[in-house]
Amino acid sequence: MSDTSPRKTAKPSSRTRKPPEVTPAPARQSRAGRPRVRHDALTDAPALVLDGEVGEDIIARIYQTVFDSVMSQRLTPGTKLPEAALCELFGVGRTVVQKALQKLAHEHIVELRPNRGAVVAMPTPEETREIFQARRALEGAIMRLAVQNATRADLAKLRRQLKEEHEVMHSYAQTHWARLASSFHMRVAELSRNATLQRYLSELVSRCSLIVALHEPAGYAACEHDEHTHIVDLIERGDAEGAVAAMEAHLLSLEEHIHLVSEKSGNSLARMLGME
Amino acid sequence: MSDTSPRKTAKPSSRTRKPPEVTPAPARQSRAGRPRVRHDALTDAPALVLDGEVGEDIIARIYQTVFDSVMSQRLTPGTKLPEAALCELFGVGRTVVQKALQKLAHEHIVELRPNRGAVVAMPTPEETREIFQARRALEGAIMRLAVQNATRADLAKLRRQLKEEHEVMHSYAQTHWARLASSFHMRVAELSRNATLQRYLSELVSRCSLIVALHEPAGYAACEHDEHTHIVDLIERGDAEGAVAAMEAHLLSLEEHIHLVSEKSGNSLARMLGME
DNA sequence: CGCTTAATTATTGCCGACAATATTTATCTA
DNA sequence: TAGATAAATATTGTCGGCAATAATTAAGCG
Repeated sequence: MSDTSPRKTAKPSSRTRKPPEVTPAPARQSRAGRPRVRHDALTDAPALVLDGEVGEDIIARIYQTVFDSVMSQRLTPGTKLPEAALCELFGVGRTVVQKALQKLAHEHIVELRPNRGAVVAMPTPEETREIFQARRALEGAIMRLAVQNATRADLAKLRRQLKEEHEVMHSYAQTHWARLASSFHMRVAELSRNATLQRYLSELVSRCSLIVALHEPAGYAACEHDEHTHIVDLIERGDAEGAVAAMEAHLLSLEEHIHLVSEKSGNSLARMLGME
Repeated sequence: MSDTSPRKTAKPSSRTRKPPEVTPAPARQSRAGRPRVRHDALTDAPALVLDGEVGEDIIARIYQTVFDSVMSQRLTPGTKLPEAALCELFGVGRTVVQKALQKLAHEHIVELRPNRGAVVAMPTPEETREIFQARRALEGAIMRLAVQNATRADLAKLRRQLKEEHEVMHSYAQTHWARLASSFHMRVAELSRNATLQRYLSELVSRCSLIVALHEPAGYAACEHDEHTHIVDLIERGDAEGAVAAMEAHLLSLEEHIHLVSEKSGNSLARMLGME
């Protein structure tokens, strides 16, 4: 029954039945009717351990499922996320779903409107500009630390991963590209050895991917392999300022590309105005 | 079974059983028994508007109360925050308290341990180092934007506020110093005109204040007026790199001071090991 | 026929209750 | 008495239910 075909948001013209644009990536449905096991049952049921483990992790699993769906453009900005639907899909109560949504809201992946529920975030043009600016600034600061801390082994590993990902990129669907291209940036951030800065950057990278999804429904993503390689070269050379500048240029071109696409096809603008 | 009003968490005269070291800064107790007003009552009751507004804002108020208490060292790191106590203090159910705690946890002001409740965060030495490093990196990046964007009016206002705060500092209790000293950094961040970066810095500044509270129970805080003035001078001169360097030195000295105090009095170390 | 207004439905906010886990206290044994 | 074990207590995790608000449909009117 349920296929994974991309479900587009209903056109505003269709006044007939507002189809619940829910169906937020069922992925793997967790055991439909929870067996409501007692605590004595989990001692010897390895199969249930997976389900028992969710006790605290089910929240993380809902979070991750929605997050991944947004990143791979199965959930597009503006899509409503009703609590009841998520409860059914994951077989949990609303408390759990609310906690997952609140975590997503904290990271600005979804927007929580009082009394009106959650929707996938739709950054405005001003927010877009601000997010990219913040990312440039933060990634520059991280780069300085990365250049300072990177070892030879780090760079070798980075090059290896870069090459792998580049090859994988050409064999997978475009919907995975964004995630792969983003991984390079997060790997560079790992070199900073600072989990806090990595967390901030992770949020910004996610939001940038969301913005890309908002403006490029086709799923196009430029191949940035050469620019990435160049940045690694500069890191290896110890040229911090050069690497910072290269990274900034790289990010500026990405943002510029977004704006160009946005202007070329007023489609996204129409969606932004006519949504809801 | 239609009576839904009277039986409530009425005036709890049962303060006889006050178990643990709770008392999380009652501050101003929200109206004891919530009047359970209808929406028609808030139209002409300015006093109640505050209470009627709580529908969604009570969460923010709990958040703010706990936050302020931590910043002013009335709540010290490691203090437990039981849900029941907060429910009594604010006259709300656990759902609301949990949401407030989750928000605080997301910003690392409190730590949420599964099945064990919330405590005011206690950064480890490694986390302390990481937080300060992140703050230096971020504040440097913000400084570059601030220098780029600051107008003459901005700087005049900044100097005025700096002077005011310096004067106020000497007339208020030391517990307010941290908040005042932090305000300068946030005002500089405002010049970047980037709300996202301001939000990140706000979190880091809060965590730094928490760390200070952890290491300096006496509430000592150095007077940083001169260094702040010097930084404003550099901004006004358009010397971005100089301002960045000055800010970094300023923050490094702050961290160094923490470490010195921490070593001098093993008191905090003992507290860290023997807590709980 | 389109627009405003009223009734209906759907969804969220909040709370109390119960179950699961952690913590404390009591009891027992060496 | 000290340590370990078991009962008792306290605290958190999750759920379903009710009330309040929003969204949708129906009715009324120009």
